[in-house]
Amino acid sequence: MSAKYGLLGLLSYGDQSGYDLNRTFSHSINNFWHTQTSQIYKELTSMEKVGWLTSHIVYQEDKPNRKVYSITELGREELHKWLDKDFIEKEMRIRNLFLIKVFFLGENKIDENILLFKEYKARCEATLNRLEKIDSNIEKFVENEKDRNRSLYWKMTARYGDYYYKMCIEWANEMIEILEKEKTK
Amino acid sequence: MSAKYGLLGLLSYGDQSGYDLNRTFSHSINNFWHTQTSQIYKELTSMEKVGWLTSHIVYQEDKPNRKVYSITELGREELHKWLDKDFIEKEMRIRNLFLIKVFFLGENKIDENILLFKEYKARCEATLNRLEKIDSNIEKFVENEKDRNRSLYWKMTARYGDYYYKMCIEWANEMIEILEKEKTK
DNA sequence: TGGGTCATGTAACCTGTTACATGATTAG
DNA sequence: CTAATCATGTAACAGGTTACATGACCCA
Repeated sequence: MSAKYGLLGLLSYGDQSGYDLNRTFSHSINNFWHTQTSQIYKELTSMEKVGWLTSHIVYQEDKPNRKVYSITELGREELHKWLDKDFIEKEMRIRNLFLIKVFFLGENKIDENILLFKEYKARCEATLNRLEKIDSNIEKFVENEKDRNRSLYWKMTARYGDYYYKMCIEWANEMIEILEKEKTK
Repeated sequence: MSAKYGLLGLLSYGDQSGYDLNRTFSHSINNFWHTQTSQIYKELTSMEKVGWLTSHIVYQEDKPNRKVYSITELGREELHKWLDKDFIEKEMRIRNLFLIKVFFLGENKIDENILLFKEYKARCEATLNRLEKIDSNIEKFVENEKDRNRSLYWKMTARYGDYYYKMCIEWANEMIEILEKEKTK
């Protein structure tokens, strides 16, 4: 219900093979929606079956043949239906594994928990650093006027990542402070 | 791999039936990990099968009988193994459906997109308001010294929600501003 | 008499993860 | 010689969603 539309959206920009899509996806949407290679091939097969995509084989001599997918009119309609659809609760929900751990940290020692939050913070910082290169990377992908318009929105998702990890770091800092104070009680 | 440990954690606080757990879950962990009633009953059955839980029937006269679950020693071990486990990439990943939409907004009109972000912002504000009552709600759940210690961590997850939705509102504001400027170009 | 709460689920389905398979070419 | 890249997947499983089923009691 999501990896599906990510792939459909990418194909609305132009034809790609499963292999291409896997790479495109991993440089873009993967930052906020993770997928496996195997899932990509599966979704493509299933979307072709329902007529959202068509495919044709491109024969290559020195490399394996490629199965190139194109979006159909029906596929394009489905994509826009999805994009225009009203908000659903799902889009607003937090889904955070780490918080489940935090919820049950009462059983652990405070010192361990401080370390956990420090480790968490360090990982957020690492990801934030990685994200900082994204904006210039996006520029490299821009090839025409349409892309230039699209890239505004690509950058918005990158900006979200920036906001997000900075927020997590702030939160972690506050939690570490609280735990340090708790220790001296 | 997650709703499972949420339930296991709640049962480590004391025995509960599926019905109880459904309510406890929906007032706590549901704020950052959503579940269906049906999933709760399924997970309980499967955890009993592998020996993490045991159950017994409590007969009632004027109400349906209850199937009350207790955590076993094995279940407790598994819970702590999970809590102590090193970070996995999964815990750090953003998984955000709305961002997939944003990524493809280039095909829509700017005015529509401004409205979309305003709607998004309004929903964040509504959720934030709802969350503000959580801290005092947590206090009501505290019944003993153990709970008092645990509640520190429960509140941390609530605090995350606070940080999170405020961040989303800030982000949305910046995006609206960008789009307003883009319009006048 | 209609809706809410109490209490249990099942069935079918969709989505996502893990692990594995194949095999040629190319660059260090 | 070895590892990476190109390129396709399949099989089995785990996790999550949607829809439905049952039935009694209580309150307005």
